[in-house]
Amino acid sequence: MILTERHKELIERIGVFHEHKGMQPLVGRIIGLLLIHEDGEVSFDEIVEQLGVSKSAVSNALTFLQAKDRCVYSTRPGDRKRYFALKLSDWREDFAKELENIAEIQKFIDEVLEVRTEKNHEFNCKMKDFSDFLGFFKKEIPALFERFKRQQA
Amino acid sequence: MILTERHKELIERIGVFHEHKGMQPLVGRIIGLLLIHEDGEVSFDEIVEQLGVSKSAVSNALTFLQAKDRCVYSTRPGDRKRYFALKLSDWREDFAKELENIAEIQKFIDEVLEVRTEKNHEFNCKMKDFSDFLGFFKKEIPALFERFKRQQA
DNA sequence: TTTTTTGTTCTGTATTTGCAGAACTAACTG
DNA sequence: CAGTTAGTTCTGCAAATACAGAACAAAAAA
Repeated sequence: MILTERHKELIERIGVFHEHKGMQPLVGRIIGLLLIHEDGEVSFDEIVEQLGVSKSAVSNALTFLQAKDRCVYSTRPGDRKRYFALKLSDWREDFAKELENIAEIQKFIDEVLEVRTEKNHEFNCKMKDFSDFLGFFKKEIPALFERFKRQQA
Repeated sequence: MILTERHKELIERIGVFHEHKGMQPLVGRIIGLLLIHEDGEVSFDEIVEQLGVSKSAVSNALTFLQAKDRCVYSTRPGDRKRYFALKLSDWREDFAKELENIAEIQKFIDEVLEVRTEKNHEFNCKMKDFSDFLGFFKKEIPALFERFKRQQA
């Protein structure tokens, strides 16, 4: 597949987006390439060529993506190459995990509330309020997916 | 205020949590200290002393937190010190922003769908499905806060 | 006016990151 | 067997990060 300038520019922007989420630059670009590539599956050395980076960097990035369960590879009979693809089918679980993750702060808020004195009552109330919301939010996550399913049908 | 070992350890853990979100180490510790400190407001030099770091590092970290609108300072008559506090009252807006931010990926998904061929139809369908969910999710955010409000009363 | 207080900005540096390139491994090929 | 293919691991380095310490600024205090 030949990438146009538009493709390349979009890959870069997807890369930067993922960098902001804490990933290393190349990991974000690989996600971009795997999203954009018409086959959905891209061989190791096509990643090397399309992105113009070293084999070692690609190897490490793919190891990371597989460890994070965002990526898998398949092989083909009579072909030793590995074809890498995003686990796009898992987007529901992935997104749910992200939501749960941002609600993780609740644990800390609750621990903080345990050690705080009543010296600043208003501050404590706001924290309690926030914690209550986070608890509510976590419970709402499954219902959210169900509502989407129903609304879709 | 004298910090116990438990306080200090909790501050460190809150710091690491925020590091994972992409903040620099000291910024996360300062958030921890401001959460834990019984006054809710902490002076510049108390931050320096409690965390055992340099004035320059604290100055930069507080500038960052204020730029991100996570922190404000107030002053007291006859006292030149600045007392820094988290903008805890804004937790609703902050959390809503975080939710919208993780749904930002939809823009990229849609751009990708525009440039993709129909060569891998299944892949495209999964992406479309994910995009639809993200659109649904964004619309649901305000309702989520409303349901919390009602459920609380 | 000089000194002190309260922070900011500048300069340097140890550490970490992110990658390249080379050496290496494992499996297949001729 | 030697050579090729496909990818991994090791070594090193350039750049970025995160902070310390010193110099600096502004305002109040002496």
